[in-house]
Amino acid sequence: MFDQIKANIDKKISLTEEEFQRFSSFLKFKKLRKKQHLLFEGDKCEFTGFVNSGCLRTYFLDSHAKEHIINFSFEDWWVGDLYSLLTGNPAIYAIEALEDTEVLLMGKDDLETIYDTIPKFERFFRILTQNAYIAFQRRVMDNFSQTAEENYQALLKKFPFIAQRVPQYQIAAYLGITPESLSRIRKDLAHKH
Amino acid sequence: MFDQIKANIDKKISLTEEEFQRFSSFLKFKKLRKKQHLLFEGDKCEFTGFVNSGCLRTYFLDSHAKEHIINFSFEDWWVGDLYSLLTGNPAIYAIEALEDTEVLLMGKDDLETIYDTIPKFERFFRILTQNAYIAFQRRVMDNFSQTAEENYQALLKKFPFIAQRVPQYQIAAYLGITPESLSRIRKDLAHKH
DNA sequence: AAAAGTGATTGATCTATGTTAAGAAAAAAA
DNA sequence: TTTTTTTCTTAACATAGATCAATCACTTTT
Repeated sequence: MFDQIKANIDKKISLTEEEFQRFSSFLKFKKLRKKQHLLFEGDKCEFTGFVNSGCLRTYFLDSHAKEHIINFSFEDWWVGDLYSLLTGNPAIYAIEALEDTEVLLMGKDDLETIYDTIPKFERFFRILTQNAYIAFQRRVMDNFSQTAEENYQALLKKFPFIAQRVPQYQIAAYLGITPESLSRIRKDLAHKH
Repeated sequence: MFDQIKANIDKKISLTEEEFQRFSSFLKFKKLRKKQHLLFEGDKCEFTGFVNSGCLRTYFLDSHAKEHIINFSFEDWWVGDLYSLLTGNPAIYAIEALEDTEVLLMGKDDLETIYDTIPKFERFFRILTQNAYIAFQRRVMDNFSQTAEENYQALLKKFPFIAQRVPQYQIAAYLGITPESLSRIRKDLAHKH
């Protein structure tokens, strides 16, 4: 059960068996059915999650009640609302399973304990956050400077399986366009080949 | 010279005099004239910077050679290209002074040394990055869900002095619109009052 | 002061994407 | 298999913001 998360952590820091034991003893396993929420907007996010299998989306509703998807979290990714976790304020995002999904959750207080007792994790989550930040910046840069069509193609290239696993209107919500527009873009692309 | 940065760090962690001494001994002071670059796109970013006074912009050129401003860094802010700093790859952003500016720079290798000898800084930069990430997410959320006019008003509210310190076409580049559009928005707003 | 440069405004027109509304297709439920 | 629900497509029209081009208002430089 912990093999995947161990491999994920090992990529950035090296731990003794004992340290990993200590870390994993705090993890809580959770199964979600498709469409079930891991977090609702407005609730306090008290955890950081690791996706063992399945897929989730992190999204929010804008002032016109339209959904925007911040990102998809597939297996081997970390998931959570960092804003809520750090500030203790109600979550600005909701997190929902797009498939039956298995996650490992680390409670906020437990994480603090780990930071204090195994400082290497301070480094691990610093690097994790920095990478997430960088990836997000990249995504936004692209969004700013490319057309919706280019963004769609880039997404397909990055996640070749996404069209099979995520409905098209969710992909549209991720790209920041309407399902109708995405449909037109796909039609255009099909034409070009 | 180090009063400001000390106060800034003290907000998040507590250090002994000796620890801060050790930290500040690595800092390098640098003066920039208006329009001078702190970092060029393509160069390696080997530092993290703290703005003592003045103002910088972090920007990039998109595939159509148009400039997009990621953010402005006023006094008491941290500045740098995290992507380049962490990966060692050439910078994707350029950083330029919009006014005569004074910064304190911490070299990449020195920072690693500090992480190893004063682990509290590991925490400091973790929190700093997390906050930057959160703020950036917020900005992008707003950009996604608000009109250009709403975004402009929100910016004025957040930085009431910005219209006096930053040329209008730079503000447009930050908002992701053309200077012409911003000019029209301002005209509309003036009309409404 | 005149000239040159930089930044801001305005108008006319264009374009990508949104909106609304209707069906078609596919998937899930019965 | 039939029915119901969900997802995707298509078409007509609307709109925010872009583009192009000209002019205006400052500021520097000469």
